[in-house]
Amino acid sequence: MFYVQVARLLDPDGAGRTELLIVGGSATGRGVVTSASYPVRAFGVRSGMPTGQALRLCPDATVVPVPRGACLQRSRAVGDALHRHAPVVQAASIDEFYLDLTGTERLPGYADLAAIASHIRESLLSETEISVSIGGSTQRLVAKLAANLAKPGGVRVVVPGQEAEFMRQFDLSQIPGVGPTLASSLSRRGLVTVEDALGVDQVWLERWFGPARGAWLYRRIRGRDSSRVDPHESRKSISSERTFFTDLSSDDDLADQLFRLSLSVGRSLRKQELRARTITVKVRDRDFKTRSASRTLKHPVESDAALYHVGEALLSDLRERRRIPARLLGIGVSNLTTDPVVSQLGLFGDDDAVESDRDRNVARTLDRLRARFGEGVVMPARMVKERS
DNA sequence: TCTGGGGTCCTAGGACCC
DNA sequence: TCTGGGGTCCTAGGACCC
Repeated sequence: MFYVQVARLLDPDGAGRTELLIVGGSATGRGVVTSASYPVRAFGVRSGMPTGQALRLCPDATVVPVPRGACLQRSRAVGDALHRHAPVVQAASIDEFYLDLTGTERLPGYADLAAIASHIRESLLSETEISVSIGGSTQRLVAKLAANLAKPGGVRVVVPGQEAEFMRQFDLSQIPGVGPTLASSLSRRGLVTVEDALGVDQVWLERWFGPARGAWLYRRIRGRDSSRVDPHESRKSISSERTFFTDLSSDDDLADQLFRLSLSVGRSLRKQELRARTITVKVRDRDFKTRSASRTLKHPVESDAALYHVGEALLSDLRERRRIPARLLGIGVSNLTTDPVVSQLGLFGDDDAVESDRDRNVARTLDRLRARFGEGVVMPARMVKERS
């Protein structure tokens, strides 16, 4: 409900007044539902559903685009507020946070977990205007499922020792990490509920689903989750992709789009003071087949020029293998590092010296100009040409 | 019905090294 | 003449999450 809440706060007289609200759809006309209000969900509308289908199920609904910037801002506000209530906070996504309250038991007023949760809920509502649901447990997995039961806008705490018992009420498909594929593979073996699976030996689960997955599932259905709340998790990848209003068939048009996307990835890379060694280009063909190509460089890069240069070669590879209209193009970077820049100028025989000092300087200068004078003030040559 | 955009994690196979 | 065993890194694809 997070996106719905933010859309309503932004437009109290429009989106704020309609009971039947869908957020998503996007201007491309090819969108899906990101979030829908509860009355809309009663019609069978779910997130991820194509907007067209959602509107057939619920013709009276209003569709508004995702207010991305406002959502990020509001998410940060929620995170900041949470830091005032808990020592360890981890943002798991734009609308999901884990708090580790270990060590607070003996603080005055911190003895009763459900009371703390209710207090946090009320504070958040008044400080950020966002209504949240909170689940509490000794295990992350159980806390998350408890939060799901508390929706919309409530609190649910599973007392220590009751984790395994709590799990018995769920279907396997409700367990985070069990998606459609694993769920149907489980049901083919007659396993639909947690109760069903509790009767199966670990050996069999491992034989059926592989050693890692089997052991993982064996623990999950018993409410055991060894993962910790880690506030310092570092970013692993950055990407930008776009689905076109109509499919693109011309290599030139695709190259233009790749350039645009490279700028966006480059900017967030530099904003986070990171550099990347691996560059990946992704294409989704007209028939929805998704293909990717990647290249790992010896030295990390950060400039738009380097991203585009490598990306263009990867895109050519992909297009040579299969040249049919593309509905989506994306570029991403991974293998991120904060290591200081080492100038590669003068390195002989270095086949992937794809970035020069000049490339870095140009990118940094453009960043500064935009920060100072606004978004539209400078535009790289490729886009200028595109306009004429 | 016609499928978004941002991510994380896992796996299998191959190249390469000692 | 017929081919080890351990390891790391890279690539492509896919499942899954919000």
